[in-house]
Amino acid sequence: MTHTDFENILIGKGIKPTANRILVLKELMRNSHPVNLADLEITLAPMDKGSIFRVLQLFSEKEIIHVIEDGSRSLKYELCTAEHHHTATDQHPHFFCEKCGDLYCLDSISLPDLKLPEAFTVKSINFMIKGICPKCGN
Amino acid sequence: MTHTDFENILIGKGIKPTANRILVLKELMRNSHPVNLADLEITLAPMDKGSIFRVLQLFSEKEIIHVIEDGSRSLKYELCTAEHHHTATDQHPHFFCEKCGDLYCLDSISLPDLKLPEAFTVKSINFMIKGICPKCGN
DNA sequence: GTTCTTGCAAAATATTTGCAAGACG
DNA sequence: CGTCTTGCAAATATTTTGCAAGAAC
Repeated sequence: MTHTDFENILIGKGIKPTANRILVLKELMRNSHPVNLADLEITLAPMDKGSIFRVLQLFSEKEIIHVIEDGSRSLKYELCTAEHHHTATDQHPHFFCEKCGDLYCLDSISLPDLKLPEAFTVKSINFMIKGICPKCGN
Repeated sequence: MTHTDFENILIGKGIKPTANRILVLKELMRNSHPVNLADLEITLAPMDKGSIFRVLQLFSEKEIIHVIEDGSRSLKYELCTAEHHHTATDQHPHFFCEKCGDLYCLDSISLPDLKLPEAFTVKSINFMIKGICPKCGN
């Protein structure tokens, strides 16, 4: 992917492609796993934590990332899949290991098609399964 | 329910029924909604926040309550249904309104029956749907 | 008396914001 | 210029723990 590709992704979602935003986007793409703010603070050093936070906030509003609450104390961020880029529909369950803290993306399991009363507007879905992962089990 | 009933619920789950624990249990039963620590701190005053926290921690370990992460900044606690008292199976989705902050229990919608690889041990499930509720919508 | 529980106070962890300087156009 | 973005520092919001006193057995 060229620099212009990254810019275009952002522009396509109505986000002005500043240097910081491109760096955050690249870093999120580099990670196959959801990452938290502290992770990004390290890998994106010396970028400022507050700035990273605001970029993530913007990305979340513009729906190019999911915000995942796995019950660890920190929020995790994950890019939406390239094709959909839509928070409410493009989602999969996650498995959080209570022992090692790893977060697994259960990509192969699709979310059920929920029927909520019409008056509810769905913006995002968080389906978190917790327990012990294969590495830690037995 | 008599005082003894509350005691027996706790004893039945291997929890020594101290005064504080009975009070917390009663308060959780009184609430049809999930509540957070700050809520409990008020309704259970003058009980100490740290003590409430430790009771909730114990209840969670013994699986008589669910811990719900709705993306508000605070954890919410909800009693498992009286019949099951088991975290992994006795669960329902929740809807969190991003505008008013209310948390709805979608009791009528059952959780899908997920098939995880056997090596994963499921301890609890958090299914959170977020968006705008009927009160705030339109 | 030994162990468990509680209250108080403070630590720890994350998230979020205020503000002034700088970049952009 | 005027607006948007960034870095730095600090405020917030919760959760979590240390410790000594008290209760339970």
